[in-house]
Amino acid sequence: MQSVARLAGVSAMTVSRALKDSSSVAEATRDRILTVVREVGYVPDATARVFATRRSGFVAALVPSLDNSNFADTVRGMTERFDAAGLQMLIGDTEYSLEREEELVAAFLMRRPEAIVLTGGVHSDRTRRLLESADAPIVETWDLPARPLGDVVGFSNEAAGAAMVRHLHAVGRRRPGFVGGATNFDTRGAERRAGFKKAARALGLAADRVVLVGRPPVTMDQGAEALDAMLARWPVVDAIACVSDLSAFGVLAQCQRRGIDVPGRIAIAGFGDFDVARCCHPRLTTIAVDCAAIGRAAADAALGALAARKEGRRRRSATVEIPFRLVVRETA
Amino acid sequence: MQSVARLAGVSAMTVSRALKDSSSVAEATRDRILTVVREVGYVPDATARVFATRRSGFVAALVPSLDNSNFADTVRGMTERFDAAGLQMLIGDTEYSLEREEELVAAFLMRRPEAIVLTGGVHSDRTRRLLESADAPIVETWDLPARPLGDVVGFSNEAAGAAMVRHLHAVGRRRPGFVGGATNFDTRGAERRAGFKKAARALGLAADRVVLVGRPPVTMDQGAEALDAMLARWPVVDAIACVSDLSAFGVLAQCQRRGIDVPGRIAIAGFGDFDVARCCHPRLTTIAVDCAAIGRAAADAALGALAARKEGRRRRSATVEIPFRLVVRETA
DNA sequence: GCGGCCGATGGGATCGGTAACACGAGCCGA
DNA sequence: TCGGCTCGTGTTACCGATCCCATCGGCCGC
Repeated sequence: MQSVARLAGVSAMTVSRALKDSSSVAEATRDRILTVVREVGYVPDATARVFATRRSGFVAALVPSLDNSNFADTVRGMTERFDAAGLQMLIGDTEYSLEREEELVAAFLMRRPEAIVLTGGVHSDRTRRLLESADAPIVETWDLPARPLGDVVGFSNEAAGAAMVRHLHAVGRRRPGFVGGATNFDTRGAERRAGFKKAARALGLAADRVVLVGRPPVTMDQGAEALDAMLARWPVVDAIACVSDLSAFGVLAQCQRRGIDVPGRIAIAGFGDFDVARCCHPRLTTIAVDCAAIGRAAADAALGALAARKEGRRRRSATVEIPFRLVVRETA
Repeated sequence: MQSVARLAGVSAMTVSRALKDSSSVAEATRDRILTVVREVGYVPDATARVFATRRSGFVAALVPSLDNSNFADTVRGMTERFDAAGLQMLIGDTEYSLEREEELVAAFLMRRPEAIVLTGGVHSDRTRRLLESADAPIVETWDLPARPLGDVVGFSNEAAGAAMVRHLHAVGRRRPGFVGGATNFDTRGAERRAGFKKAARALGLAADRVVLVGRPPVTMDQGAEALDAMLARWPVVDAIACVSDLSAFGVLAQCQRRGIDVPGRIAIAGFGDFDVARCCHPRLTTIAVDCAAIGRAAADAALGALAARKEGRRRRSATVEIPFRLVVRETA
């Protein structure tokens, strides 16, 4: 910057002002400076800016997986808003692990993010402590946590699980099963399973037909294996609710391979309204959530909190509930 | 840090050393410092460290889409290596747009990344200029560019496209078509299409049966529409090569809906070996690439260049070719 | 004609770590 | 006994922007 200033015959301060367009630079001067900037290919150093302004320009976002169109859509929604606000996203992939989340939070906090967006409402104790002592607005998404750390943008995964069974019941199924991942990782999936069980019992149905296939994320292949395991143990099953559309599609494909009629003999319901659910044959009944809207609302909550801070306003954390909806298609 | 130093009765410098474990701190002193650090919940400021060391600790990585398991795997492979090297990744989603790539490059360069990993070998002029004047090793992936900017880790998409037709020809198909996205965005997809055409002509087959469905990424739904368009225009088509497994799956599902026998009447080949290709029924013939290996090799190339720089060695940029392989399954 | 104000610009301090060097104590071998 | 070495620690300068305040010329109004 000094050298740009020298070349333009002004001080560094004036260059700085010209680059930020803070108007109080004479037009001729500004033009001269911008020409020099372009000629020498000067790119301002964001680090120094952070240092001087005490604003990192970063927002930290943690998702369980990048390779999941639900979370990818949420990230896209966030990017849209944060980009417009001139904030850069630091994206972290927790791989459905609370320890990895803790590591990432610790690493990201060193970068002094201006806001932090998390997925889910369950975190390790150290994560909670770190976040509480961090001086940044926090948003939890994709869930309705019992003890929120700040703002919340999500929905009840338990209610979603319950909605699946109730629909299967409504279309005449009386022996539903559930396919999901191992507990203690994907807590949102675990809540959907809990909702399934509770609602099944409430409807007077058996709630024990549950196949857990291992560490989330549950893949399509694991869905296929899960169908075999389910039928081996409970041959009477007439409907299967799955933790996600991916596993549901695995179940469907395996039914086709085994010549099992869907939905004639077995009905299938998934979660997430992934592309594959909309496109496969027969099309999957599923639960749809507006994932990009979650991202946008989460970003808006964070930006709102930042604006309030800047103006010295007090502001209570809020919860935005994003509705999910049952999409009835051909498999149930 | 000053206050931690005061509380521990040492100088800031000693705290700094204790935190980096640069060994030259007496054990008793270090313990005392670390206790204070834990008690007050001190988190070092990465910005100041960047500033002092002139090393940002960042690596920039640009991918066309996060919601694509191929690129997600590549990112995962990179993360594995960069994490181990203590580097944090700045991930950018170019949305298959060269302009967006340019914006992201400009934004990321302000953060002074220590290395830059790009997807593809086609970039806007300004992007090329920005990157050339940036003082960081550059790696291009997923392609074999004609004019590389630095290291390259990829494969020939043209060869992959050619391999698809040759296989379809080998299993007796003589009237193949191609489904892809509009040109000028997904340049890798366009190269696969070019490879398809070239090889088709070399085999004495018509090469004009091409359906382009619009802006990449091509979705499953668009694959389904593409089948309809293809059959409306060229009812004789007996094989369809697709730019990706997602579109291939769309074609397959639409065939099933229309009662078209696959592979009896129409053979289908995809690209990418996505989960859906491995799991659907019938399973998709496809081209598999070890995407995580691309990520790891790209990170290794970047780290190698950085190491060479540090030791003052000269080092020529290299090209690592990651082999693709045809996976013959049930649809072709 | 002069005080005051405004618009444009410059000067110096500053943000929080770390590199480089300095320094003192204790130890070893000659 | 003393030089030289190692070890542990402190001192100082600095990274590159921006903030705050000072400055200066010119214009306006009284």
